[in-house]
Amino acid sequence: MNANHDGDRVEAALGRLRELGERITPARQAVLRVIDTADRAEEHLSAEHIGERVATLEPSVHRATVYRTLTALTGAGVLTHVHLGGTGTVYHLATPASEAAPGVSPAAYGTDVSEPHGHGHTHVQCVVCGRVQDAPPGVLDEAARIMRDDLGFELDTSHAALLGRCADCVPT
Amino acid sequence: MNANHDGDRVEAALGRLRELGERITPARQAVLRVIDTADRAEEHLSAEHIGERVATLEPSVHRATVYRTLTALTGAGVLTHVHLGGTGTVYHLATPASEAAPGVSPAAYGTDVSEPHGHGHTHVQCVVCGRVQDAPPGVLDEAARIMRDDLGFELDTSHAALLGRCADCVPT
DNA sequence: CTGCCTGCAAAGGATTTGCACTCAT
DNA sequence: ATGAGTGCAAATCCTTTGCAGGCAG
Repeated sequence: MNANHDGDRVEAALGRLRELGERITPARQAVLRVIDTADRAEEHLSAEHIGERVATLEPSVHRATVYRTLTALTGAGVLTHVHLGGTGTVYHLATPASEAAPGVSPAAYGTDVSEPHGHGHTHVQCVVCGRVQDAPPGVLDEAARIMRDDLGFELDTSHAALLGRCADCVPT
Repeated sequence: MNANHDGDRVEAALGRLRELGERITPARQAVLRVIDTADRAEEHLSAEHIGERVATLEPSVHRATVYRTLTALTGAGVLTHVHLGGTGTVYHLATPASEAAPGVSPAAYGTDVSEPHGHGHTHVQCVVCGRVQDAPPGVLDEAARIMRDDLGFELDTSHAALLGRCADCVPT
C-alpha cells in the first residue's frame, strides 16, 4: 500500500546514484530505505542507530558497511547530515528540493565539503530533553546576511543544529 | 607582566570555586590556566588538547583528571563549552560578563538546569579549514526572537557553533 | 580528621581500516 | 571480467569508571 510511496524518494535517490555511476547494492538500498522511513516519521537517526535498523532489515549487512555507505552516499549527494551539539550526527535523505515536507531537511549537498548551498531546514535541539525539531524557514536568514556582510562568512544554515530549550523544557 | 594579567581571570575563577565550596587543587589550577591562556590567544581547545597542555604544565596531572575537572568546573559554572559541528567540544573560561569580547552584553540568564553558559558570543566554524571564529554580537538575536515567538523555543546562542565557509575558503 | 579529588589502569563504545572475496555492471 | 563494495575482525581513538590512596579544607 504505502510501500510504494515510501519507495518513491528511495527510487529517486537510487536513480541519482545510477546517473553518477555509483552501484546499487542491497546495503545501500537498505540504508536509504531506513533513512527515508525515519525522515517521514520526523526521526533523526545517527549512524549507529541507522545501523541497528539496517540490521533488522537486512541482517547480512555489516555495521562497517553502514558507516562506509553513509559516507559514500553523502559524498554522492543523496544524503545529508546534520551535526547535533554533542550528541552526534544525524542523516537525512537529500531531497532534490521537491517535496519539502515538514520534518524533512532538504539540502543539495554536492560532493564532499564543497557545497555553498545549504538551503535546507535548520534544526534545533533541546539541551534538556534532547528533542530535535525543525526551525521555521528562514530563521537564519538574518544571521547569514550579517555573517556575509560582516565577515564574508558564508553560513550553511542547515549543517549544524542550534541548541536551546524547547517549549516543554523552558522553565516558566 | 602579563603572567599576572593571565592570572586575573584564573584568580576570579578560583574565587568562585571557593565560594562554592569546591576545592582548589593543582590539577584544577593547571586546567584553568591552560584555558585562560588559550582564550587570550583566541584558541579553541578540546578536552584532549587541554589535556596535552596540562601535561606539559603539570605532568603529574592525569588525563582522566582533566576530563573530570572539565566536567566539574563546567558544572560549577566557571567553565563553558561550545559544541563544534562534528569536531568535538571546546572549552572556555566562563567570564563573569565582564570583559568577554568587544560589545558582548551579559546574556540574561534564567535557570541553571543544564548550562551555566557564559562565553557569551556565538562561534562559527569553517567546514573547509576548520577555523573557529567569533561571530558579531547579536547575530542570532533575530533567530532567537523568531524561535521564541514561533515555537516557544529559547535559543542558547553560544552553546553550539554555526557552520559555513570563512572568507578565505569561500569559492569566489 | 573527612571525604573530595586524584592517579592508575582497565573497560567502554563508536568509528575506521586492511585484506580478501563477491557481486553489480 | 573487473573493480567498486562488502564482510570480518582487529585496531584506534577518545572518554569514562572502579578503586584505593592523598591532599585540601
